[in-house]
Amino acid sequence: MLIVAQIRENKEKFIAALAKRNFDASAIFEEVLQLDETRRSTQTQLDKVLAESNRLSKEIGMLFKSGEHQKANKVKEQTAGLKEESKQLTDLLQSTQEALQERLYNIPNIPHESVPAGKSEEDNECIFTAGEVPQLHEDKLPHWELAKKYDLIDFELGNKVTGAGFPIYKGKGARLQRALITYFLDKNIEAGYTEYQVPLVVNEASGYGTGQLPDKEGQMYHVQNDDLYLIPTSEVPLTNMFRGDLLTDKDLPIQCTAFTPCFRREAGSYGAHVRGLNRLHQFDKVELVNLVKPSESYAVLDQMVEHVKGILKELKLPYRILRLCGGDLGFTSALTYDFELFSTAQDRWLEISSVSNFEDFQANRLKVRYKNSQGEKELVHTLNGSSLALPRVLAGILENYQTPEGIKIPEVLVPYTGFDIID
RNA sequence: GGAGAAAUGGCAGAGUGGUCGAAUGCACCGGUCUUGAAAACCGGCGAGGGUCACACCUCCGGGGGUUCGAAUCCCUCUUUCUCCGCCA
Repeated sequence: MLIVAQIRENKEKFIAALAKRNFDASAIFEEVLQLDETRRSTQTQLDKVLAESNRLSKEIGMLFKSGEHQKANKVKEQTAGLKEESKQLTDLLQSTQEALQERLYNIPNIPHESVPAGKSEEDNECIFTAGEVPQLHEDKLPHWELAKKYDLIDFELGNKVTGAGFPIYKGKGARLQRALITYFLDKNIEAGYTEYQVPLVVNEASGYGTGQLPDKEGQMYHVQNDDLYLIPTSEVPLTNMFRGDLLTDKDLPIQCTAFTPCFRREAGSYGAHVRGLNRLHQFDKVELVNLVKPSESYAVLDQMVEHVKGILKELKLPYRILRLCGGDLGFTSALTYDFELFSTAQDRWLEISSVSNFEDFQANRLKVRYKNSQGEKELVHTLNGSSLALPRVLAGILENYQTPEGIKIPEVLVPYTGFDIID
């Protein structure tokens, strides 16, 4: 959520920046500024009425105490009008605040200056490529065929138990997945992150806090009986742990990691791009969340990118890094780097990690602040990234490590899997 | 699931209708003293809105109500604790 005072001061600059997202902010900014003006003037009027009625109340109290009941009752009569007035002003204030909030909730974050303009993923900017694309044998298969051939993942069984998009992993498929989870968590802990286990359902306030609500309402599974939402990513519970907190500069940076399943309705997805593990309703992910001082957030973003690079290097997978263009940038993000793994058998790139700096956009919604060394209160910056999303990494390993003899296991994972080939 | 009790500042804990944003202690910050530290003493010390700065307003788990006036009374929700029941 943007800060109103900043919209007021940087209106033209922000409009230009949001244009990179193809978001025309000029009208909504006018509404916001107008509503804020109304809000403040209403507040001032209300304060005056309340001050007067507080003053009279005290007077009445003193008159009663000194036994001057008649005088007191006379003063009482004066309060009736004030009461009515304060009620009207309170109602106006509340409706103004709600309208303002509603506008603010629907304005996306200001993209960082390095974000390229663009409409879709076509316009993302590739900034780094690494790893060798392996030369596979003639009969190479996509991962869904491999999963069937070696009995690693049963999609039909998932359809039977739940529905499309809920695969069942079995045998070495399940063990490889579990190995990856543990390996990722270990790498994150090694880098200084603290591991958490968090709830998989969250309340509405948490959904608003990290920005899934109201922007992505239809993407989350909603448990209506209890008004709870299945998490689309552990970013939601991890970041919301700090909702409303006033931290000290000694508490920062806060570095959290968690493994959780993620649930996404993926309404509107279809076709070949959702085949196999490419897009699921339930998938596993290990996530990183950072809360840092504003001055450090871009350095931390770079560290997170380096961290993910380190993991992919150890797994010896071919990948590239994209700087997302304005049109592809998430609602809450100021700058996002996507990691994409090259799927040799499918001959396409698969997104496996997304690392973002939200600056103070989430922190302002969540009201996560800290007292800096001068004792001033400031919003923190929040960042998160996947390290990593499981299914597509699994798909990439299956496809890139396939040989006529079977699927080799990346060396670094063998201590975790306990086997070095799937055959 | 049933019965009862409770929710106050970072923590502990007073306050049961009027000048209470709230005693006191601990913690924390600054100062005096000390070679330095501790102790002792002095001072400061919740959050939000608003203002150039004050003033002023709001907040005692959340929401609603009674009243001229609510931390205090009423309703409701949530959470915690104790006892009983059930249970991986």
